[in-house]
Amino acid sequence: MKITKPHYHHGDLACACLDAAIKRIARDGVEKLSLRAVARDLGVSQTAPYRHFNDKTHLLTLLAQQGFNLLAEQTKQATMNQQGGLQESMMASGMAYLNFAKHHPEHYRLMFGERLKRQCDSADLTNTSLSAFSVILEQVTVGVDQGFLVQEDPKLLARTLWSTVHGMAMLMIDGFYSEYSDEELTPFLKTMLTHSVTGILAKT
Amino acid sequence: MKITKPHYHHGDLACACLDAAIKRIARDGVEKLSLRAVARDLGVSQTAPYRHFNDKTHLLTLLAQQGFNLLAEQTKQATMNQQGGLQESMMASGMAYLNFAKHHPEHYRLMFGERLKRQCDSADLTNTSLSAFSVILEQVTVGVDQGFLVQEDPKLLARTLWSTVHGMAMLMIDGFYSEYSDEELTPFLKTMLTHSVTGILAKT
DNA sequence: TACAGATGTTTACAGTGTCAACAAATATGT
DNA sequence: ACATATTTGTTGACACTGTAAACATCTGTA
Repeated sequence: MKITKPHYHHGDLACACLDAAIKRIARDGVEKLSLRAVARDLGVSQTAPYRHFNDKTHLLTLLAQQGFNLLAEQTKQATMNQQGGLQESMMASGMAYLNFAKHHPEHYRLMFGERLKRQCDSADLTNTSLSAFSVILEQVTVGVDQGFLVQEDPKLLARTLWSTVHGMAMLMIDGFYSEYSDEELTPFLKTMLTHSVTGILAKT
Repeated sequence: MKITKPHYHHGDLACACLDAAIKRIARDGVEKLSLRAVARDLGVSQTAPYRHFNDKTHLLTLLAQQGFNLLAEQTKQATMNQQGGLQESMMASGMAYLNFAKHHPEHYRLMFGERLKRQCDSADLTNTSLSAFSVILEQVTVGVDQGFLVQEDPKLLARTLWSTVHGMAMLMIDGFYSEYSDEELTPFLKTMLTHSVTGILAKT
């Protein structure tokens, strides 16, 4: 966001490309994104972005990483702001996760999109995504240690939860919950999430 | 699959296109599919497919519908072949669902892919996908009626399960469970699924 | 047999990702 | 300070894509 010189050099083209790209994606979806359009948005030649990104997949990978970092941040934040017990904290981070997906549907889809699974050096991306996953994992680990949750491999339990939340996020984005109004949606998601958490509570 | 005349007319180009396309998708993913490549595979001019499909999205929509029908069939079949109680039958259909995703990962991804959500007259597609969902819904409805499951809106419970299974399918496809060998994977999925079902059992 | 509709082909256009060769701006070492 | 190396941007090109328009051929029916 620093516009200093209207000259030959742009100043921070890499960042500007990422910003412009994510805006286009939010509007039109990932599929329709073209690097040339991004370049046009920035008033720069069509091959200029290639000085900063190896190819289109590279740019998308960076956007996905940004997304995972933001997601991790927001879910972690939600647990910190939470005074209640572990169950409340798990619910809070789950809802924060779903909230992210709700507000950035196309970004979320990009993060799990097919292109990146096939093409990018996915090691980096996988690591970043695991950092988002680790928020859940930490909570579950505590829960198992405290005997609050079922005595089982925390990783498995965390993955179970993650699957549910991810599935809910995807189906929501895909419009399968569209019969719910905005106010109805949150309680609906909360109820579903509660049932999932219930499944891994320690049996008394 | 009927090859009769090596002449001007192909015989059943529409079907042949669908077959060729799904093969390519299984190999290279949806993103890389081009109609022109399909036409080349079939030794036909690049615009010939347009006599049978309005556009690329149309072809993909039909493939997605095929996928949903196949999925519905296989999950239903799994419940029919199942002698045990409701819980066993729910597990069986869930595992059949995951099995479909495992064996047809790219097809599954296509079914929930972004392109179709944005572009096609998705009414038809949504209906087809709901027929796959209805397999779960029926089981859950019975379970609620029998008092075997939590007394709550069956649709909500079914959606909770569907979210979990869908999330598991997606994460599996995306390689997040790749540390498990083929033999380990099934028990792992079964355990996760069990936890999810547990969450909606009637509290005794 | 003539004709109508279905099915394929040729040609063409605009858009894309990306490469190679070149040019301008900036940074760096003396 | 200036010459040079590096970074950054531009121009032009290529191969590929989806798809529209005009034309050709086949096939079933009156």
